[in-house]
Amino acid sequence: MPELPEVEAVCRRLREQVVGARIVEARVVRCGTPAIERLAPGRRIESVERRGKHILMGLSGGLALDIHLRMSGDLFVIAGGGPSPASARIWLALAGRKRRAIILDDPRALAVANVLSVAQVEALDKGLGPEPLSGDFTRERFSDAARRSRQPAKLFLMNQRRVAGIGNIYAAEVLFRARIGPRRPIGRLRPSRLAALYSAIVSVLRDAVQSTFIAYSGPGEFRDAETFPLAVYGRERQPCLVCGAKIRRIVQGGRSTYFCPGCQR
DNA sequence: AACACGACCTGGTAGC
DNA sequence: TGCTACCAGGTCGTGT
Repeated sequence: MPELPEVEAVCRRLREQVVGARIVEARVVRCGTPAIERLAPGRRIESVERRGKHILMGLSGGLALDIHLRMSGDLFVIAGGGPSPASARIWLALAGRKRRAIILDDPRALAVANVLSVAQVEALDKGLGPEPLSGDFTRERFSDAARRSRQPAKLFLMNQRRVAGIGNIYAAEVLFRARIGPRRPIGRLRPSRLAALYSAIVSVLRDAVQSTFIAYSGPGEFRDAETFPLAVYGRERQPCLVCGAKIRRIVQGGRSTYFCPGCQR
C-alpha cells in the first residue's frame, strides 16, 4: 500500500495532530520491539518526518521511533478511547483529557517499528538514496548512478539505495510517463531518455503527493480513495489511455509490472 | 555483482 | 455455497 506519497500523507496528518504531545503509555502486540513499551512513555513527540518510506517520530531525550508500514500498515490517531481496529499492533496513548492514541494498524502484521538512537537514524539515512522531491535529487546524481547500473529500469527505480520511496505502483507509472520499457537496462538509456526518466520521477511523485494528501483524511482512506489516476498499474488487458494498445503484465523480481507495449520502449 | 526465490502474514477474490 | 489458488502498494536473507 504505502509508497512515498501515501507515507507522506500519513506523516502530514500525524504531524498536525501529535507534535508536542506526550506519550504516557505504549503497548506493542506485534510489529514492534518490546523496547518501545519501555522507552516511549514519558517522552514528548518533537517531530514527525518521512525518509523514503520510513516514518520517523522524533522523541524528547534524543530518540526516534522508526515505523515502516511495509505492505498493509497504516498509522493514525484515534480519540476518546474509541474502538481500535482488531488488527491494531501498537498503541501509543497520549497525555490529555481527550484520551487520544496513535495506532499502528496492520492486518498482515508485516510493518516494523523500532526505537533508534541518533546514530542509528544517521545509519538509516545513509543507507537510503536521495529524496526524490528534495534538492539532493539532481539530474546529474541520478544519471551517474543509472549509467553505472545494468539493472532493468523498473528494478533500479524500486531499489531504495538508488532513490528512496518509489514502490511497485509508482515505478510502473513513472516508466509509463517517461515512455521507457520496464526491462530496459537503465545504464544503456541515452542521456535524453535518462533526463525524461528523471523528470517523470519528480513529476509523478509530486502529482501523487498532492492528490494523495487531499484524498487521505483518516484511517485507511488511501486504500480506496486513490485519486491519483493510474495509467498502467493494475490495468492488464485494458486499453492504453494514450495509444489504445493492451496493457501488459509481466513479473520482475517477483512483482507484477504493468506497461504499455505501444508507448514504452 | 546481479539475480531469483522463499519467508514474513492475513485477507480478498476469481475460478472451479 | 464452499473450496482452492493466487494475488496484494515491502524488505530481508539465502542460494545460484
